Amino acid sequence: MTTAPQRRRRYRDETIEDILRIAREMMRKEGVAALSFNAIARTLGMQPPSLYNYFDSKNAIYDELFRRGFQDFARQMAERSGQDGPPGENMRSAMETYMRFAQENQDLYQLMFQRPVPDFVPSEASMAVSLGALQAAQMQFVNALHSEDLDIEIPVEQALDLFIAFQHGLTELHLANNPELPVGEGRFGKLIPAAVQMILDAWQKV
Amino acid sequence: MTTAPQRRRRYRDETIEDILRIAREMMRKEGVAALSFNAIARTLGMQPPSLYNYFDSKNAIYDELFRRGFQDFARQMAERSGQDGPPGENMRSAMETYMRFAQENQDLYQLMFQRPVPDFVPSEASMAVSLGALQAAQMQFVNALHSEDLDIEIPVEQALDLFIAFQHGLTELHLANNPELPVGEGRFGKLIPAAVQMILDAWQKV
DNA sequence: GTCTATAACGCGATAGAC
DNA sequence: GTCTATCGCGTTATAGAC
Repeated sequence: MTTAPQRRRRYRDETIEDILRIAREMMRKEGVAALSFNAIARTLGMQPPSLYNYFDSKNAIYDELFRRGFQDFARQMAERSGQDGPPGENMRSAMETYMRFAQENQDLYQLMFQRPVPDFVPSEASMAVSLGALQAAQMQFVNALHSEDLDIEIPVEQALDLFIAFQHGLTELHLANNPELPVGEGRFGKLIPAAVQMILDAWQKV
Repeated sequence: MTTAPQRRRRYRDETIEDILRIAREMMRKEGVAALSFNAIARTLGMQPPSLYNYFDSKNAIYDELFRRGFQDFARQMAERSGQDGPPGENMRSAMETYMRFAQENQDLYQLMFQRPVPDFVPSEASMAVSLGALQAAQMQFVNALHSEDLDIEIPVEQALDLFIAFQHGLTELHLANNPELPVGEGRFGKLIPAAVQMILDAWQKV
């Protein structure tokens, strides 16, 4: 794919990064479940068994990508600090960050939030990372909701779940319909402002 | 799985139904992508190559399930006629029908609305069925929106897409969190009334 | 010890001859 | 319907090279 099919005797960590990079390329081009352990080896100029020096199994590669995906996700959600601003600004920013991560990392997003590989089960360590990241993201959404000074008649957890579902649905449909378009464009990618407005209209103090 | 592993000399159509039934069982138990052509044959008491007398390939089985899935989906959405009622009743009914189909046919739903098998591409005939079904479902949602006599400030197509995204997000998250619970129960499965209320609050005439 | 190779196993989908 | 065979897959065992 990217690396010349010649033998390589480099540093271990670099090889590991190469493997993960090639794996992501393949997942993007052929689909997450179409990742081939053998093909990664061949792309690196190795015989398939040699790849076992770097990863114990094909699922170990999935696992590392899963773990790193949630780390990146948590980092990006955290960097988008909850700056105040006009009504809805904080919600809009949170939704956009979520959708942008999905659009720019469609391979990881599938692996993280869907379950396209039946026999891949994340390791306990990776599951812990993912739970932490999801909780951190949830706090971002809680803050985004609170900062809007809303008047919600239902339990706050339900309001949060409605927000999450709305955002998740927009994201999934954007990826299904216009995966190549950035957030803000495309049939569903452009609807975040309208969704925020709808939430404000429904819940804003009167 | 269900059928005894004995030879069978029955009618062709019955065998085809058996194959599809067994395939659905496997997809439900092991995941859509884990369907095994060989295992279907063995369950039927056949040698794998014999199965080619009924389906040209493994993907042909997927294709038939995909096509039938959209037929059932369209039928169920159509049967839920747009009866009038209290505000929100029609929207609630449409959302529930959609989510119920997904919950009761999780194997088909994955095959139809996600793309868990990278090298399965629906045939043109099946794609036509799916497009027709999706358009019919869309009309149901349009009717549900119109029957509510709403005051929407955005283009009606955008309102429709927001509705679809909301519903899709709730459904996906219900299946991810409480796949065993029927519509109406579970963290997200119980939120349809709240979602409808939110839509009414945002869009209802004042 | 670390990296590589070759050989081989069991499984999958599938094609062809009977 | 069968049996045989091909090919690719993930994986293991084993042995040689740095």
